[in-house]
Amino acid sequence: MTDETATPALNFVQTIIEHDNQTGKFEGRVQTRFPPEPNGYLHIGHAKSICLNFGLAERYNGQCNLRFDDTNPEKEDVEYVDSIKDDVRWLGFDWQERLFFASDYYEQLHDFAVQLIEKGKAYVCSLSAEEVREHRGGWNKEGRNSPYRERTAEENLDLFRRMREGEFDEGAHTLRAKIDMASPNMNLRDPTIYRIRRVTHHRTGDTWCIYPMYDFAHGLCDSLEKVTHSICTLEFEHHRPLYDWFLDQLEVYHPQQIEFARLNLTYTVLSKRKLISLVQAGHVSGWDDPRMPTLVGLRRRGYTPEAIRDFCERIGVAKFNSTIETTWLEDALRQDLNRRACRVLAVLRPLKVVIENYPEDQVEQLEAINNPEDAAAGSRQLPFSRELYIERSDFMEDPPKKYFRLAPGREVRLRYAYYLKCESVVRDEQSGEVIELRCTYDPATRGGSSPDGRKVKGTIHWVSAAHCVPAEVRLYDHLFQTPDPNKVEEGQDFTANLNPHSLEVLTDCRVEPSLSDVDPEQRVQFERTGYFRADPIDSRPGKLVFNRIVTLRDTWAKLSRNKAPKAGNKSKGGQKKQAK
RNA sequence: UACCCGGUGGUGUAAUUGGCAACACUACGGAUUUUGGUUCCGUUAUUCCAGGUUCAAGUCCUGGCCGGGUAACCA
Repeated sequence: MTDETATPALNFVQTIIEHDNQTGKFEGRVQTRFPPEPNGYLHIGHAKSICLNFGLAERYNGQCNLRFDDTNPEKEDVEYVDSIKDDVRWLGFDWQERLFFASDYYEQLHDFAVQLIEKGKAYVCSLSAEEVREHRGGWNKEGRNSPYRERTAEENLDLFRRMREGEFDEGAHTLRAKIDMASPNMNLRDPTIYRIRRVTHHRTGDTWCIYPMYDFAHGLCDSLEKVTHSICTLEFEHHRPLYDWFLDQLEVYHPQQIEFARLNLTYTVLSKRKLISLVQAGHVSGWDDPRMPTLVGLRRRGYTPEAIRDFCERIGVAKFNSTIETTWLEDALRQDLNRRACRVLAVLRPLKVVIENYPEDQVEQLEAINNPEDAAAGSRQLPFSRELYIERSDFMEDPPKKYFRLAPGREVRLRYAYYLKCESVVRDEQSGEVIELRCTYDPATRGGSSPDGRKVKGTIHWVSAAHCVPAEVRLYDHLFQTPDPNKVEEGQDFTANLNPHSLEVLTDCRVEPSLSDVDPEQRVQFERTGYFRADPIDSRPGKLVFNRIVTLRDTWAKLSRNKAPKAGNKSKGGQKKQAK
């Protein structure tokens, strides 16, 4: 069990926990919780929080609860509860029997509210929402006390009882904490703790018409669950005094709230509101569109839970508001799949090759290694014949320097097969476009090396025309074309930065026969191209559809892109380098 | 405008809590390679600024600058 030899380098939350464990603050216990509101789909930012909370529990032999913060029935729904549970499970975390809902505690929360009233720390306010806002004041304007602030405990108790019993209309009254209308912290200016909402709750139905507010409910739920470290994002920092206030006034078990910076990623958006608008405006096909940063989207795209967890581990946890480059996510995926994915040959943009000196009816089976990173993955047979398809981009009539692939008169190696030489090209009579290559092979090079030891720099992939299987391939790119989609010109919104090429569908691809019944759960590497998986929804035997999860690193593409502006002066404006 | 929180290479996170600024990713250069993949090697910082305390400051103090957050009967 010596996986980590060097100093583990604790993040600041771990530092706090270890300190607490040393001082015995929570008797060495670690109890966390992941508290989503069931009003939307989880995204990669939530994954950071999930990994943090469950990860901490795991690391310190504690427990992490899954608790739905369902205190606002207007926005919440079981649909979201189910998808969130599914996502957390998919990521690989287990809350065992500890699935909770804030609504499980409604009765207890109500009793806490009653106690607060009895202690003279809460009152029923009959101001309208607008009046409350007006009374609250502003940043440099003190608030004014509500005229209802001094109601007696008896009166408040009676009113609150009648609120619960449904005697009043929505908005007629609220229960407010009695704190300090002059506080520089707006959250302490007599915050609302209960409001009347005549809405059916997805779990409690119509048994309640008053619902607790987040600030009141959250800390008390944490307390009831004996949470030790209540981890939330930075924007709740100003809520901590209020979190502490309720716990102190009620003299109950007191967890510690700790805030961390939420995740930001380049080339995407992670706000629930923006994600919803992308779905509603039809910019994506749905929450599970493979370009979406949602967990369902990443999952459909083909990201593995292992890669996402590794990513969350690598980005660390801090209080500094940072933006992580998406390449980190891609890199985590590449690292995972390089190790695990079987290699296959697939041609995305086919160009026909006829090997003139190869016997007309001959078919050979050639051995191909499944995964050079994993000997246990074994090998398979690839059918080879006179007519093949190769990648269009692997042939150029007039190749630039350092192009190692096929060109008239040049020789390349066909992976696992033979050396192939291009003798001539066949053109479409109308367009002049190259539609076929006439080639010859060297029978002495079977397996890919020559007895005379001559060097062939390039190796290209191929499929046998008679044996390959047609497929559709969906190439995904960043949803946005700018690193920070929120940066827009006056009068525009973030959708102005959408990448028009974020999805390219190729309908005429050819893949090797072993893929004809591929399991969508299996990720494969199309050699020299990228990592792919069959789309779990649209793909089926006979009509294969593959999603590109991520490309392979492509130094040639990078090379030709960087050299282009210098060498050829007819490049179109060049890729603008990212501004600093 | 008030309050709160932050500021370490292109990016993110460290720094034994006052002791020679480290690790990872990217970028660039090179080696290996039957994937232009993988792997390996190399290159990039007066720690936001200015003062102060100290033998010694990224760490402590003072002032400034910059960034983020906050005024829902949302979470």
